Amino acid sequence: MIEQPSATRGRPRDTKTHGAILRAAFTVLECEGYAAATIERIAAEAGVAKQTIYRWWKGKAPLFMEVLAHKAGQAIELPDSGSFKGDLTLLLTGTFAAVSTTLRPLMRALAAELLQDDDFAETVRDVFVRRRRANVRSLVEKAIGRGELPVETDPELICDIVFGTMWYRLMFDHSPLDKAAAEQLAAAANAAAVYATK
Amino acid sequence: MIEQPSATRGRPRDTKTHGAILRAAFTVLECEGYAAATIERIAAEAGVAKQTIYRWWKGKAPLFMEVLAHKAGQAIELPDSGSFKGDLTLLLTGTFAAVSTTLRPLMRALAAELLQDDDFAETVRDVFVRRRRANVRSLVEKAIGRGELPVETDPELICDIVFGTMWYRLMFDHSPLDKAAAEQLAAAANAAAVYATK
Amino acid sequence: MIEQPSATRGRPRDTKTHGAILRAAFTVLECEGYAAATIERIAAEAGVAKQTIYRWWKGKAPLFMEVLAHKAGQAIELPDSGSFKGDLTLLLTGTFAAVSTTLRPLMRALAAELLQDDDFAETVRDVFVRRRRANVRSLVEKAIGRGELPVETDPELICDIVFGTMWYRLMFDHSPLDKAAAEQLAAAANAAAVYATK
Amino acid sequence: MIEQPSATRGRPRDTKTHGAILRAAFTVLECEGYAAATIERIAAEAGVAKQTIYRWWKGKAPLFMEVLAHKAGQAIELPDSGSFKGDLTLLLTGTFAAVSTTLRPLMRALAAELLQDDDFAETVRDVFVRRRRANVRSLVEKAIGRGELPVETDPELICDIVFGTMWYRLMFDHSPLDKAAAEQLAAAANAAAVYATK
DNA sequence: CTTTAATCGAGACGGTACGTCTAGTCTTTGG
DNA sequence: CCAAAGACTAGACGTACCGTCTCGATTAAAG
Repeated sequence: MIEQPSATRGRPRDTKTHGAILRAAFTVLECEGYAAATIERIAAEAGVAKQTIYRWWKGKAPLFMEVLAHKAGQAIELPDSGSFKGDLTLLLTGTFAAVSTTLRPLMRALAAELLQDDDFAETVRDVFVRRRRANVRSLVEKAIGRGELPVETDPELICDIVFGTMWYRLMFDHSPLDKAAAEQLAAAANAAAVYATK
Repeated sequence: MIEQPSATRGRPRDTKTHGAILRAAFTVLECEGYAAATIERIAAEAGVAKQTIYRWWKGKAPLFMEVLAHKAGQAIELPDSGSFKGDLTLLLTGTFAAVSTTLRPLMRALAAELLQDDDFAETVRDVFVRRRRANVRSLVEKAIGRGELPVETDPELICDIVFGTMWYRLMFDHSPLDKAAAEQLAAAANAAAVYATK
Repeated sequence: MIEQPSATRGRPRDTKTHGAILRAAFTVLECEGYAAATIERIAAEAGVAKQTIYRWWKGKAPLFMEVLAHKAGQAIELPDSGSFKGDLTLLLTGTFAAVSTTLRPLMRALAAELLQDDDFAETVRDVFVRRRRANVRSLVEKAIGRGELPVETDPELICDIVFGTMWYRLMFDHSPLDKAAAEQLAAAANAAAVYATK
Repeated sequence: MIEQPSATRGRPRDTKTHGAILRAAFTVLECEGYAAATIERIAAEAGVAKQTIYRWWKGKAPLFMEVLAHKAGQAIELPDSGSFKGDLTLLLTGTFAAVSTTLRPLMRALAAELLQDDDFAETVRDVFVRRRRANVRSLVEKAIGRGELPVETDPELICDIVFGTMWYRLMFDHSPLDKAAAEQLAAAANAAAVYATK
């Protein structure tokens, strides 16, 4: 969203309109692809004036950011299985499930945007990189505390391995992001942490 | 390129023109970004008619594919240091060096396209995934032959770890793709192969 | 014009823009000729986006039709000198004066179009033939009423003689369309009506 | 045609090609209209290189001039029925027959061109106006010699009446150019000459 | 029997304009 | 003061022809 002007005066913002736009954006993206999801097309789908979209979002990309926030809304709760590999497997299984179904078109669309717009990339980095990595980092720290991983373990490397692979498969579609992938990756990350740290 | 019609009849193709277009495409991409690199802009930069571009390429994306082929022309020679980790480190160091400098804008541009066009994605997959992975696979096989890696080693996992991380950093720019990254990743991949295989 | 959608809602049509386009079209036609009067050139001259022209007119020809209507706007009032020859002379003198000065480039341009586009020809016929002929026909009828012309007088023949000659000279420019021409033609038409009717 | 360089040396002009171009031009004009009769289309139809057309004609208009000359080839022989009205009727009947059938698309196409190109108009005037008028003028002179028409008869007026009407109907198609039209026009022209001369 | 000069086909080329499209902005009416 | 409708500017899209050009392959007459 752009602004939050005077809350009391004049006609209040139509909450239905706001939701309709988010829903329309997602529908068009799913059914007709990102290229077809023009502001005009979304406005038509939502039964809303173009200007109403431009009033609240700077463009296509920020709009879809909010759609994503809406869809991926609920915070992921960190698992606690007792082992690092188990925790990571559970975290990845959940993440991959969402990312390879509902969120897939959204993630790909936003990735396409951030590759072309550095300002947008900066915004997205927070959500797509820092926030996700924080989850993994806390798993790593917990495992270090338990003495399961060496204290020198670099959580960044673990993150690169698991999320790098996730994005790689999301982009090129050469292999699925299923439960088996989550398990294999968790095992690999664990091995890397234990044996490859200097 | 689209076609290669009659070789002898008619005015021969102007090779200078062809090169000028590739060069102009790269220049505009570097200096003004992918969004600004319209066919019209490239044609102007190359001092060439738009139609001449459309005659030989279907659009922006295939044109930049050829630019990439041109820039990344020479085949990467596989290193032979005696150890898997050493080989992989050398391979990644070279690859990362190219990918994080000259090829960077090209790779990002082509990634943005493939995320939006499934037909194009299919074409690109060959170059960006299959071909690159083949290099890693042969390193793995050599190491298995030497008894350095277990016979069950999954080369696909190794590929996902190293190239996943490469694309991840290429996209989000959160960490550099330097020599240290190559070494760290090689170590991690080695550990995963040795210790994480069932 | 193409359409006249909802009259009330939305931003109303900008009358300045509309007028500027008509004026620009006429200016370019006068100064640079019909061939140079491309939609793009007219849009530039009017300081208007191409799309604004395409929104309201189907193309060059309908646009110039409206320019003509604008220029030749005021209805020609039928003269009443007492004699058929006198009336016809007055009508032709006025018509020829307009047609050989201001309207000349317009008439020639529209003639060129109608010769190449049958649909457009049909539209134009109403304005250029039926409407003009109606004026002459009423003069003929009045003269028949006065007993000045025989009842069998064919008004179509009179029309062909006077307007045929007008267009002929407008096209080939071999003789002027001046007062003398009007008088001579009126006399000829009168003689033909009186003496050549079966 | 443009030029006739050195007659003897080099490969002689291919007469089949020349004919094929004229035939193709006429065919495309008849079947697809003047707008579709581009040089490129005609060249394709004739199975000829574009350059071969540009070598011999300056453009579309001069090419179609030669097509007309080819079609309207044989000189019209002046009739001699004994009376001016009879002669004129015969002349017009023949002229109208040709002009409203085979020559119709050609005449319309050339008229469209001359309205847009003053240089071309000058060339055409000779063929379309002066030459045709000469025929009528000699009929008038013969009639004056016979004492059938007054010595002051203005042949130009007669020409304007008959050819003006002819072009007028050719352009707007509001009435046919048949035998009846020839007779009616001849009568009108005769009456105008006899009774309307000063 | 080779040279020389011109024609012809094919088609690449730099251009211009086409008519369509989308992005954003602006300007009304109406709730 | 917001929302809807829609007119507007700006400019890229891909297409069609323009007229010019550069080829190799013919085709004669001249040497």
